[in-house]
Amino acid sequence: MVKYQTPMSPDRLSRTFAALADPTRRAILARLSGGERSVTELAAPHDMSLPAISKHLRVLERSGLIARGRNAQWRPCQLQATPLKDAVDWLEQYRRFWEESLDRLGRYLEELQAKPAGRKPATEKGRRGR
Amino acid sequence: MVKYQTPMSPDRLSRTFAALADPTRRAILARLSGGERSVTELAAPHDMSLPAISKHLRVLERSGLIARGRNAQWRPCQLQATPLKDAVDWLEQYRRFWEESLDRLGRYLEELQAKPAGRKPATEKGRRGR
DNA sequence: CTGGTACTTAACCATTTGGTTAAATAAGCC
DNA sequence: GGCTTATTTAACCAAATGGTTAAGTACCAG
Repeated sequence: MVKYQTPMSPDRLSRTFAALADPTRRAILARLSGGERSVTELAAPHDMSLPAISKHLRVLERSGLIARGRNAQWRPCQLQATPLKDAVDWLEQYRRFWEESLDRLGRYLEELQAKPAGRKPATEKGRRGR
Repeated sequence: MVKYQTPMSPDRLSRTFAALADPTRRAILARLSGGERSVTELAAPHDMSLPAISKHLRVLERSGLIARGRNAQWRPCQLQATPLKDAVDWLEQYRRFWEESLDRLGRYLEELQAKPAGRKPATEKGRRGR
């Protein structure tokens, strides 16, 4: 019996991270942090067709990371705050973890530095299973 | 003339965001923030085959978000600090933007609150461009 | 060596993604 | 209306993603 593959549309956090997972799109966001830009302005630095950029913009829009206005034949794009904040808020819940983790690593490296190099104490053998 | 589609392997930041773009994988990371877990432990809460979980773990591993050890027949998974920090570091460059942005929104909403509702002052017309 | 438990690999499939080119739409300009 | 500029839509394609089942591998225990 073959199970159904329900095509569930992802939640917004997922769409945000997915949108951020592409260098072209991150470059577009970086450009937009300098203010509103038209599609052709955004496309200029990229070696890519206009429709390709248009698709990237649609991904960014559907994630909420940008909003598009209308000004004559231009569709100015604007960076949006909320999804960025939501993404960082989700990541923040791990801050304690990574800070402690990198701290431990730092102290370990210092310890190595303190001792003369090339020491290879036999008592360390077989302690991997800790 | 058809252009070549060079299959470029994405940079680590892209792989990290891509890995975070799936709810199952985010749930796995959340579980791992409580400490090392075996594959079956991680799989238990999900209505999904073991191979599917195994694939998710491979994605997480290739992004650097987890590391896998070996303990008899178990492959304990461990959360890793660096990619999380890298992701948040990238997002932090937008903090000023989203704080100012949400601040403006907050002040605007307060202003609305202060005035009696339904007022429609003609003098406000055309001030959108500020 | 046999069997069980933990996990991965292989093969398959449908959907999504990221690009292309060509055609369509929208708005300003003469 | 007719040309130009800006942008999107359509149709197509290859590759990646996320799931499946079935078979393989790795290790421990008796």
